[in-house]
Amino acid sequence: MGQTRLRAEGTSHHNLPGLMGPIVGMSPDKKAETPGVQEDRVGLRGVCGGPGTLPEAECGAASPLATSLDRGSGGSEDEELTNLNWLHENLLQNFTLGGPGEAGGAQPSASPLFDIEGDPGGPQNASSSSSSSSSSSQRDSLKSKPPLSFSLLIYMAIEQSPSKSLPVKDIYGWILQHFPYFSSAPTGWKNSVRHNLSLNKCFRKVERSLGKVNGKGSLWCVDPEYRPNLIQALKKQHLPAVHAFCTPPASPPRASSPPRHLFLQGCSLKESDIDAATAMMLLNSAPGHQHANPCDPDSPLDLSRPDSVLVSSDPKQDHNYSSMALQRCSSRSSSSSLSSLDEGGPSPSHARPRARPRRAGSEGFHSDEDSDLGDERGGRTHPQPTPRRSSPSSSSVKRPAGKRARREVTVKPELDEELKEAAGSLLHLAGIRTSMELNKHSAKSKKLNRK
DNA sequence: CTGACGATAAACATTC
DNA sequence: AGAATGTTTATCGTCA
Repeated sequence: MGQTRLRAEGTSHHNLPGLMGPIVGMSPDKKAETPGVQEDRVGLRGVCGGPGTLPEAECGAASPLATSLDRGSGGSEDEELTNLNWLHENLLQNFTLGGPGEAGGAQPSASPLFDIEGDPGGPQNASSSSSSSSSSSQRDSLKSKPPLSFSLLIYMAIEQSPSKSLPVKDIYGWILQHFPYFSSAPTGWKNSVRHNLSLNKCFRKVERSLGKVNGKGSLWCVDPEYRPNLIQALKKQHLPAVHAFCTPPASPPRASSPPRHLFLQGCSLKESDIDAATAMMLLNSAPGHQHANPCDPDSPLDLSRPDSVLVSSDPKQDHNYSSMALQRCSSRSSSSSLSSLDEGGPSPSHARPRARPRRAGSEGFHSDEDSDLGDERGGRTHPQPTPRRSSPSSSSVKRPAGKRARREVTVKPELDEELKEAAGSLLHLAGIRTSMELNKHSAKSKKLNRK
């Protein structure tokens, strides 16, 4: 069996990842998967609840997102929205989207973001203010492939959920909801999502016995051990992106790219936003928040208790995206940082029952466990045991020796530092600019340049 | 050129 | 039985 289904999924040949626009040619019809999910979750549903969702779902957020999505029908050719477009739009919108949810409930309709941008108007204004000419391309961006790896998308989806865990279905939903591109893309992406979940050590599967009614499959959460890594990756990914935006990339985004002023404007905004977003996550990952993490052994998630699951209600939490071009460099650089962060980190292998002989490949944040699992398989056809380019030595270290429970509590210096930055970012978001932040930015710039 | 990494495809197994 | 899930293997494209 599977035959037919698979066939349907696999029709597309390799398209340039990330660059290609939606392959609409592919008949979505065959994809049994997409439609269902899609319908289900339009409007934030995916994250908020619904059949397969957790009780947690308190989202609510009537999503401004919905609107944004809707208006994304356009579709001119100019595909390739530049990263900036994409980021600009999605980021802004997502930030706004917050949710009425809880958190202070009164999430100012006009997120701080807009203040920063000097446009209190809201998403609409924000984008329109950027440049009318870019509006069409922005719409396109909604249909373009997100410049983030699946790992990060998944991460964001999970992190955004109140319980910090989601079933694949909801992950699909979140992605569809935030990235309409996938609704028209060949269903292969779902396969990719699953593939990532399975392969990426950053994600862990948790049985959803409690609270969860029926439902196939389990919930997936971010492995606390790797969260810092993800955050780091995300963060790093963003910064360079900002840079790129500020400094006209050499090979960039072609002519259709938005007006330069947009970039510049985004510069001040982006970085801070991004940092802020990251900060949210950082904060979430802070000790205080971890208790809610279903993956955290120390804090078993009780899905039946909403309050227990609710970790961060801050609507603005994630939703930060970055540019793809930088993705690579970031992921790469992140790998180094990841490893460092990871260091001493427990190895998921313990937590994960299944032996995951992951190849180094698709999972960006694997810290090389390969070595630990013994490489019994030595790796398939792929020759090398994947010596992580970044810290070969540290890589082998990764495997923590013990149970994963431990460590998350102790915030490493780096994290601590990040938390500080995060705080700064938050202040910034609140409209309070600190000198430290300024310094931070310049420092980061330097850092990045060095890389 | 090579290695790392991410994406995608595909086959297959398991569970609901 | 069929669909959703989950796992694993393989290949390709991009980038440093």
